[in-house]
Amino acid sequence: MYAIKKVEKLKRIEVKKGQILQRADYLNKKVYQVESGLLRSYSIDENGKEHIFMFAPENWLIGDGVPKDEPCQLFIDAIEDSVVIPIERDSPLLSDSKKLIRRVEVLKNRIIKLMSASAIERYEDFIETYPNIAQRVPQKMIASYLGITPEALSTVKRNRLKK
Amino acid sequence: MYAIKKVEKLKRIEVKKGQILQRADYLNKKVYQVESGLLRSYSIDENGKEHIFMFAPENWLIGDGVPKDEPCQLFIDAIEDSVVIPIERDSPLLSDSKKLIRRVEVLKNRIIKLMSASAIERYEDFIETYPNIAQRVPQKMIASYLGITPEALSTVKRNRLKK
DNA sequence: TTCCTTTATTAATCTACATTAATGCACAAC
DNA sequence: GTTGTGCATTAATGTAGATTAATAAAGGAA
Repeated sequence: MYAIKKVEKLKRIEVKKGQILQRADYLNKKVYQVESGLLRSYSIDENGKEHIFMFAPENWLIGDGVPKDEPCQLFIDAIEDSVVIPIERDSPLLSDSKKLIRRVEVLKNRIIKLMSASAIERYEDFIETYPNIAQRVPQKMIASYLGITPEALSTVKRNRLKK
Repeated sequence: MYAIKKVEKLKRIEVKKGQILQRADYLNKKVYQVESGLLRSYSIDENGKEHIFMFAPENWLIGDGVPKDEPCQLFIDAIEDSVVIPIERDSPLLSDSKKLIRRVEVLKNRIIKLMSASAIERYEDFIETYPNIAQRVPQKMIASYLGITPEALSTVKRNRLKK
């Protein structure tokens, strides 16, 4: 079986905390299956501000969605020491349409919430949906994922306690 | 071939402007290939406000991303008189992973822009990326897609001209 | 340990966008 | 024709969250 042959060839690489796996504006024909640890992908806007697109803990897949001959839009780096398996973008391992449909679903929810929910609501939704991740990343990264500043997140949490 | 047999069975349905094809909270095992016309999908938040998730002109596919046994999250209706082809969610016609990857890419860009760009920038990006759609929908729907109010879009456009 | 850099919090001020409300316009129903 | 009914625009006011800045705590490197 083709898929099995591929699997046999896969090899792990270690990524130290802070190490960058992918840079925006560069080509990268790979995506990464996370074996252990935690990574993030993010964009940097024209003001130099980071916006976290997603977190990837164990068993998640992280990479850029661009056609494989175009430069990446996202940076990827490790939030914790991690082990990942690089996979070629055109690998049949990635043609699992069920997983892709689920990913579309997740992104859809994120868009709807960005448009219709306040920062507080998005924060509560995040820690409820990803409690495991919320405990492992610094506040400023949660803020970056939510689309607000760390200062705003601080006051959001404070106001939440007052109730 | 299975896929061909399926194609033979497909039938068109006409959808009048304003007609609703799908309601949130109801089951719907279908998605819709647009033959002609223009449709939109949108959510309605707890304050009754609509948030347009996507527009679908000719040759686009529109539907909900949820697993097919779960109730939908989105409403779908026709902005213009349209003709669509209903397709079962589990049809092999939808297992085209290239198309799915492209959709992930589009959603990724939308999220990044929602997080990092101002209303003006998102507006300019929208009319540049979808000039054809921008001409066919009322301002308030563009505003709803951008995540702002029609009033804010009005002032955005006015300020744009001043420059 | 000390020093240094990063992170979290708080407060004061600022601004983009929301809300509310009023006006004019287009278009469909009668 | 007249009377809606919905849409676009403008202006006045309100507010969520950004910005700036100061402080304190936490973690890393030497």
